[in-house]
Amino acid sequence: MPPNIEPTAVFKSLSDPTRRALFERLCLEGELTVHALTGRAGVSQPAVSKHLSSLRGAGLVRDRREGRETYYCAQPRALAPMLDWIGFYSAFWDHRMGRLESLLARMDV
Amino acid sequence: MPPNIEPTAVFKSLSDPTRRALFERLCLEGELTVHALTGRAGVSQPAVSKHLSSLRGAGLVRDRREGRETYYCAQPRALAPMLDWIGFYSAFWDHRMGRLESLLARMDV
DNA sequence: ACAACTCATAACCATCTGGTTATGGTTTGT
DNA sequence: ACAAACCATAACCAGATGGTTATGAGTTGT
Repeated sequence: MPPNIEPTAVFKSLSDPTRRALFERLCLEGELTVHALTGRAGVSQPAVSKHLSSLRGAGLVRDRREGRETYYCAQPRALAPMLDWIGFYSAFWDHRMGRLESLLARMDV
Repeated sequence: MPPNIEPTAVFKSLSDPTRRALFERLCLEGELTVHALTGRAGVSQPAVSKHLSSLRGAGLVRDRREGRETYYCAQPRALAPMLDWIGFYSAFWDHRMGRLESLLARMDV
C-alpha cells in the first residue's frame, strides 16, 4: 500500500537551503541556541527564528527554553514520512535500478 | 565529506502534492501523455504542463515527443542528490537511532 | 482542406514565502 | 535597579508560486 503519512511538510521545510543548513548544523553539532545558529546563518535573527518555527512545524526540530535562551535540537524521526514515501516508490524503481543496492550504497557511509 | 550535489531542486519539486502525485503516477504506470496525466490531476492541462516543466527542471522526469503527444516518464536517478543528503546525515543519526536498521526497515517493502 | 486534438506558452491574479527593521517580553549580569 | 542580552512576534515588502483562461503551433483524422 502507498505511504500513509503526508510528507509534504517535511519536503517543503527541507527545500529551503537556509533551513536545511540549520537542520544540518543541529544534526552535526547537537543542541544549539538561536544565537549560536544565527552566527553562521547568513540571515538576521528573526529570519532564523522563523525558519526554526517552520522546522518545528514539520516536527524536524524540538525546542527547549532555558532562561533567556532557547535550545533547538534535530528530530530525525520526523523524516519518517519522507522515508516512507521514498521507500514505497523505490519498490517500483528497483527493477530498473538493481534492487535496493544502489540505494543502500548511497545510504551507507 | 558532506554531499556534493545541491538537492534543493529535488526537495522543492517534490514538496508540492500535485507535482508529487504526477511523479507517483509516472512511477507506478510508466510512460504517460500529458492528456492522460491531466485526467486525474484535479487541475487544468496548462497547470499539469507547468508542473511537468518543474519536474523536468529537477531532472525527475524526461519527455519524449511523438506526433502531437508528449510522453513523460519518471527518472528516479534524479533523486540521488536527495538520497546523498539523507545518507550523509544519517551517519550522525545512526548512533541515536540504532544504525541503519530503522532506516532500512522503512526503505524495504 | 479543414475540423479536432494535443500541448506549451502567455497573460493575469491571489496567495505564499523569505527577507528586512522595529519592538517588546523575559532573563542575566553589574 | 538597570543596562544588556536573547528571542519571538509584528509589520512590511519584493519576488516566487500555483492556479486560471486564452491562444497559437503542430499533428491527425475525415
